[in-house]
Amino acid sequence: MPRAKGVSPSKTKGPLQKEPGEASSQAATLVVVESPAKAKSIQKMLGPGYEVRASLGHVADLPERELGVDVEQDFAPTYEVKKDKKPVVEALKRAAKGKRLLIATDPDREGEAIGWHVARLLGRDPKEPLRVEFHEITPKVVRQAVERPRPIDQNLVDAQQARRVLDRLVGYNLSPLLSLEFRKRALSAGRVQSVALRLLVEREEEIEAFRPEEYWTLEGVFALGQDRVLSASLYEVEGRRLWAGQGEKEGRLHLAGEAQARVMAEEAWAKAYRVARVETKEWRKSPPPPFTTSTLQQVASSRLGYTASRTMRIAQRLYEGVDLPEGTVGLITYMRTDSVRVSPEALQVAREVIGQMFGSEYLPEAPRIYRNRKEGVQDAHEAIRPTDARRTPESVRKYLSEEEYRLYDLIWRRFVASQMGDALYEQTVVLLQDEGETPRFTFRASGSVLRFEGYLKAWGREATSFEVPGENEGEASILPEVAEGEKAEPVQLVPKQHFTEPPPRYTDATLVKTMEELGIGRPSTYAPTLETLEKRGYMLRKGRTLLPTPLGRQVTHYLKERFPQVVAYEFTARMEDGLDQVEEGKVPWPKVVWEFYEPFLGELSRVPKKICPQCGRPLELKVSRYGQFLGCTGYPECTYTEPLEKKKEAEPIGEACPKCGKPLVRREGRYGSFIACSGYPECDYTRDDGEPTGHACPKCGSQVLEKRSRRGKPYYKCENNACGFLSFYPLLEQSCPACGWPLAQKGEGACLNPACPQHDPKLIPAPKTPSAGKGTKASKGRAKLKR
DNA sequence: CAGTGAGCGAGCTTCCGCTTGACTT
Repeated sequence: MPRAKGVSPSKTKGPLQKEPGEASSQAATLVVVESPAKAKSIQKMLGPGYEVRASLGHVADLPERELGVDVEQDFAPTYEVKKDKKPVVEALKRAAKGKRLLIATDPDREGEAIGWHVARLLGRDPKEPLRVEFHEITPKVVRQAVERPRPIDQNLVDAQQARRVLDRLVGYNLSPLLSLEFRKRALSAGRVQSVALRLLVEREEEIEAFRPEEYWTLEGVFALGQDRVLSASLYEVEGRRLWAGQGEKEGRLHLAGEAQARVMAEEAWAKAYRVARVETKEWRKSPPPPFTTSTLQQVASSRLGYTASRTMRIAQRLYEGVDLPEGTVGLITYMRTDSVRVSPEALQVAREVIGQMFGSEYLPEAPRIYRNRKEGVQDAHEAIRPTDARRTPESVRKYLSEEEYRLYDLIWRRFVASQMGDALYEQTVVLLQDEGETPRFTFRASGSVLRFEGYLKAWGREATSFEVPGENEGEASILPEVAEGEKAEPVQLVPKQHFTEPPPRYTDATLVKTMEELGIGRPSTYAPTLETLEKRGYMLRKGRTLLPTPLGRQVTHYLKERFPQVVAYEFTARMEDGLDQVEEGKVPWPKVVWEFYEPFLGELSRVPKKICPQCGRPLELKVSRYGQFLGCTGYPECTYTEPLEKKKEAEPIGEACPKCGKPLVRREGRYGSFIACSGYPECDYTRDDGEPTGHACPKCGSQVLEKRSRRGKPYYKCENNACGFLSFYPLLEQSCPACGWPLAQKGEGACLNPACPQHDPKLIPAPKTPSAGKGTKASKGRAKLKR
């Protein structure tokens, strides 16, 4: 282990960021940025005249426990310091005392708002020139930027407020409504998560509604002269192209059944053919741009099988720093970005590395410049790339875990490839036609050859999904030399059956991609949104694919029916248009919120109320210290309540409680069903539920039951809870010849008696290792939370 | 492996977006 020398920012304890030998006393200016790693590098660039500190993201927000928006007063928000940021704000206040303040939060909408809150909380006037923007973290750019402060851009802040308030209004009104409607605690809905869920649900329904359709193709092999053969498939019949897809298509030939395909094959077989056309063309493929958060998550999902969350966890470690011999080094740039921009210095390094590692033929004449053409890109950070491309994945491999290495390798390759030359393919298409006056059948063969690897040398071929311009998937086949006009004789003609396939389920990769295309979510929220859907019970993972649960489907149907505008795919795009207007100062922000809130209110008002059976007033969702429940809005005049989640009726098993004589019932508990006394809580008798085996317990003589673990594995347990006898294998009729204990069904029969020489320790669970705090209320609660 | 449950109840669960952190018996 490396000895802790200089402490890296990531390793500092607590948010106070007390660093030894801090130059705070001499510094005349406090500079506030968002991330601690950034604070550290900027501190170095600005020197002791400045003290640079991190806000750690947003420091103030709407209160968590209440709406915090006064709808009547132009949606006036109430802000408070975020709970976990109180020490941060206190530290900033102390540090700012007697100093000039510069706000250098990220140059985007959220950054402007963070800066506004910081200035406000530190008692500074946002109209003073205290805002600076770092568009690049280089000494020159940073030093120039601090010379040109401007006031906070209130329009940008207002756009953020509109966004924030609208999300709050939608989320906090809809979520309790869902809990009430579905009688289930802690359900949620929101502008982003509900649309993401809708995507999953609608895709699943598409898959369910899908009926595979049969279609046929004709696969031929043709002999040319000199032992050359050519594989070609039927392409066109009398000018009608073959159709390989769902349903019929205008002007296309659909071979729907075997009979039809065979007739076609026989007719085609009878003809003589010649090569009608040979077309060769060059095809270039340019490298993909360097990674953004979204594309990194996509490729890590499809190439490495990582979830979006896992990718971000690993990327965070690479960003914060890895212990190398030369010290702690951040290996990659910031991992939450929607920009493909690359600093000129990094471009230069990439070109050096390419020239040295691959040769100058892989280097385009000019660096490739990537721009974000998409709307809404905020461009506060660069693309995700290695901080220094000279550090090859191999050179740092031994300092990284396997997953860190694999992700760094991916980022490095993608970045280096993005500055390399095009891949060059040569594609050849051969058309064969019968020799009739007007040819009836056309067969087609296509092949492609990679003439120059270009960027593929770094990025690899398999995952680039190269598409041949044409109908079929890319064939990498090599065709023989063929000349136009030469004869071709069919030597084999086989009809082949196919079925159309349903659209694929979403994975982390494809869902994140679609979310980005729809503009829902941001780099910092893609992964957390997926986790939320899972946590709420709306979505499950099955391998790499994502599928909605029945609850997720019900919730989506409900929202589509009652709140179509909220779950409309264009909702976010329309909101962004409104925010643009605010940013340009054309519209006051409450007006934009109102445009969305008014129709939302209408939808809200059309939801039928649940009515109190005692007084007829509406019921609403309430919360006590025991959790959520339904209560009458007439409280305290009417005190009617109902538990939120419906309970199953306890089923009597027709037996009296041995302790108190009341009927016994079967109940569902956290760990499965069990038998309990109906007189609970006065009588706490319980017994295990399970199939009686007829065996007497070797320890106490009670009945042995067959039970099933949550994973469905059977095990055998004494009915008497106090006894505790347990076996993983069924008991046999025979007793142990050595000691007389029962045998369990494992191999020839193993003895259950731990003292017997024929005993097999695998029969019973390993003795539990004593661990601190086990069995206490606190530890149970924690264990449950973690799961 | 031990333990689950019922009913109480009138407050503390929910949104999106920005950042990193994580107690002690």
